[in-house]
Amino acid sequence: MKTNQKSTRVKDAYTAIKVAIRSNQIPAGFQATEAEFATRLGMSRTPVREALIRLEAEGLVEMIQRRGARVLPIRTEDMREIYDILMTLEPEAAANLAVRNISQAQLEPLAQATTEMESALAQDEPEIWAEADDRFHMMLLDMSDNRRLRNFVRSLHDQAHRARMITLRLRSDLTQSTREHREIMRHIIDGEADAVRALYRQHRARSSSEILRILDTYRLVPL
Amino acid sequence: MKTNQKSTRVKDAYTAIKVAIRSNQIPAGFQATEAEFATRLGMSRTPVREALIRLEAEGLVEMIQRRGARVLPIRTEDMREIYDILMTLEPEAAANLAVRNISQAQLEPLAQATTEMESALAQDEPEIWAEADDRFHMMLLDMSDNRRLRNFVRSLHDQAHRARMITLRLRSDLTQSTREHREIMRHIIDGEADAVRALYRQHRARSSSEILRILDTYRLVPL
DNA sequence: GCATTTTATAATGCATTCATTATACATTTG
DNA sequence: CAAATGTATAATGAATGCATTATAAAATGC
Repeated sequence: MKTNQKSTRVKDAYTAIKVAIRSNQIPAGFQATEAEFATRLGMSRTPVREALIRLEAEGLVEMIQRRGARVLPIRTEDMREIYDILMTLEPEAAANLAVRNISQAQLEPLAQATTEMESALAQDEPEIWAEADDRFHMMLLDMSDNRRLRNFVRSLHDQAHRARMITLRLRSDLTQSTREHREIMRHIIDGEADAVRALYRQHRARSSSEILRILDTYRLVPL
Repeated sequence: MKTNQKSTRVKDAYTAIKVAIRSNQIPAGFQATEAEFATRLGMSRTPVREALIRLEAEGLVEMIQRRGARVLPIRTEDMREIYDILMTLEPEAAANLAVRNISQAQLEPLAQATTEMESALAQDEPEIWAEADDRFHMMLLDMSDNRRLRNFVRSLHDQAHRARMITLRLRSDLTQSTREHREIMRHIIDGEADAVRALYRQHRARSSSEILRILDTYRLVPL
């Protein structure tokens, strides 16, 4: 219990708003004054303001001159930006793992996540699949010893999250995507860095183009 | 004059502190309470606090529980992190330019910067060289149409800036580095994406290992 | 002397207050 | 009626005040 979690209003506000955005409880495009956010959260403007500043730095919110804060929508263009970066960074991070001689045991949490993805697919539970998928990528990233890389990629995932969830049930590549996780792990264990990089990149490229295609086709997530 | 620069205290504080950190007027490791920063800047704690929050998000400053804000030092480890990321992102961005069929004219500002680097070298003015070098990389990045990429790389450059300046006069690779800029530009114009990527990566790898070597050798920028 | 508790100090987290100013709306003018 | 001007309102930017609490210093007990 000594988790050192001295909850502060700023943190509460930050977390509450972030969760609400992720889950679409506060929809993209929603705009409100600082005072409104504050009232809603039952605190004064000050902590809310500071939380909003952080959320703005993370690209989830935009503060507009005299009209408060606006929950940023994710457009196709944004997703393209995000995936272009992920397609570069994540494969490289994974390839580095291959070089480091990772044991199968160390990858066990990843294998676990992948297993969950498989069973989620079997039971047609895409949300659970998505959660495990995210976990896979994040755990893999956490094994990288580059804190800046971790934080940045995490922030990109956060930004992309809503769009991913919206497109989830329209995707046809989930099975393929899951299978690739196994391949990537195998090549990491075998220390084949180039193969890991290529595979991971392909993995991201596929899901990226699938998601972008869906967004474009249905013109989803506009505002 | 309609530069739309409604200066606000938060912005003033942000800029002032950032500039002071970059230029080492406030040295790495310096720590002071919010109140001290506020006094020094001639304003109240509130705007300073908000500026510090932003600077913390950019990795230039760290806010510590009950002892104010501390200017983050850059350790060898940090530089390694930063350059590992740059070595991945920048070559990719440059390679994308090659694909886009850029004309020589469009690269003129880059050529200009490189010329300045050459003359700075001839006159043994490493600081001027460094400024032009930074400009080269930033302009190249600005040609990428990925705003998130731009901002992130810019923030990494900001973080690395002090360490770069400190090692500047000890580096022996400036001439080589400058020469590589010309090569990179040539390959961009020729549309040889792979060559651009490889060259740029090598370019970063070289300067990175040079800087890291110096930092390690002289144990610079410790605190 | 050394460890532990008490007290004092200082710094922050947050609420409140106030002045400034952007924006919308109403009014006037051509 | 359109454009311009004036005015009211609302929202923010910033200062201030205060309660809370971490840290250091002092005092106490062993």
